[in-house]
Amino acid sequence: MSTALVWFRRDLRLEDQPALAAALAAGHRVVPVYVHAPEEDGDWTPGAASRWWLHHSLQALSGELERRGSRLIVRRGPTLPTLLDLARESGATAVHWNRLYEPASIARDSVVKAGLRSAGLAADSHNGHLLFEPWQVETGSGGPYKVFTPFWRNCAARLDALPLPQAAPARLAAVPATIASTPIESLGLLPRIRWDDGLRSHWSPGAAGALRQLGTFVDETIAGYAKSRDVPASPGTSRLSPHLHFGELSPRQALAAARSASLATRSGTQQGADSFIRELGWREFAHHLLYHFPATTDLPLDRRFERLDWQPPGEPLRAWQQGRTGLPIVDAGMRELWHTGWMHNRVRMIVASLLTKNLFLHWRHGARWFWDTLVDADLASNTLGWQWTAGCGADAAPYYRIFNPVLQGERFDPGGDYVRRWIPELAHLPASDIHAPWAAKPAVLAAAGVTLGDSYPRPIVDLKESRDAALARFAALKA
DNA sequence: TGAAATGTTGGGGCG
DNA sequence: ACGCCCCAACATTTC
Repeated sequence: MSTALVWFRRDLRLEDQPALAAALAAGHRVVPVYVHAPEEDGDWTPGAASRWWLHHSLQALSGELERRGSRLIVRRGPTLPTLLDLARESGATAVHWNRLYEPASIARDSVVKAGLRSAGLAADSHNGHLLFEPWQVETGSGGPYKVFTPFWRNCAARLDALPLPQAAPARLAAVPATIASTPIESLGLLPRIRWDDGLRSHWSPGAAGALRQLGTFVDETIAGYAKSRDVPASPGTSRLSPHLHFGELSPRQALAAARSASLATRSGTQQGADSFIRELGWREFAHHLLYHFPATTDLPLDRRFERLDWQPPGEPLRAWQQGRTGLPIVDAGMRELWHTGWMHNRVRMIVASLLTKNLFLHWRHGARWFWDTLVDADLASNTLGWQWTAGCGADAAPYYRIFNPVLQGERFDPGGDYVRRWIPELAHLPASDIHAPWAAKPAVLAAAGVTLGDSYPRPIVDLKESRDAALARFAALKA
């Protein structure tokens, strides 16, 4: 019987796993491999929150494999020599993996593929990470879409033709005991100081946790998703982003679950499912854009924006990062991020707008902070999101779309519950004042135990003044 | 996936 | 009864 390596990367699941399925379909005995090589990620090595997640996800995958009679072989990189070593040790004649689309991944993978083949091994990559390959979705005149709506119209018409998710194999062949594996603990993915309590209490990394979350989402949340996904105080989002990022769940699995939920009769389910599937579309769009425009991790897609003279980073950036801007909904979001490794999407837009359009700091500072702190940090989605906010990306928010954190707070957190949860020092303010404490009457502040400038900061920026200044600078770009 | 400024309309108070 | 003003509510335009 022949042997194949299945090289796991960010597809840490056994269900709907095209690389694994292809190796098994070819009749190979499978040796599952994870190669730890962060230096091959270029400028975008995973941050501490992502590494925490990866540690637990690898452990989960390892357990899943052991329950099926196999085990995960973990090695340190560099990747190509490591895979060649493993092929020699195991007698493997083929290597299978699922494609990734970050610039550094593509560069590394093409070197790996060529190296494996020139060593006489079969090397095959598969699509397990996206609904559609970036080169499969083109405008009528050829070339990539830069606007979401026509992009998604094109994709949506083809959803029916997608393959259905495949079940996980029930059993796998044992991996010979002679093949050594590095303990996952030795990869140094966990933080040295224990700051991860918040993460542990909010998340269950691994495919089992992903499926549980998907089940909860389609059973309980999806019916109200269209509206409640905009309310940061309510558990109205899918919370699937980190699971999708690490491939503990495939987008096809998420799509299939949403579509079968929408067959149910509960009111709102259809609309909620459509709305969620559209979000999967944004995930696709982000990956396709990064594939076609790999420089956009650092440079604006719309090159006119290179001429902006952003403020140099300094104390305002630190205040933003640490959640002490004096603007409650912004600070609540930044503290949610720090404590849980995640931030509600509505609030991500609000804090991003403040950074780029009121503080006038380069979107890269925000992108980098999110990259380092989010458990769902994803180069494609992060790049799209920040360029969208700054107005320099594909299908971008127009430069004059500037969020007012007070109005956004009043509209999407009308009771102030989200602010109260993350800013306990404001917890006793009434809803009518909680989003603009600086405008509250002294007696109200006193009764709530708030001393501006002491127990909670005054705003670090004048919203109206900075808005007008930003508008002027952006308008000058157009000329 | 915006906000603010400006324009329009219509009800009600008032002389 | 009528014109006038005020202003909220809503719509449109502009940045």
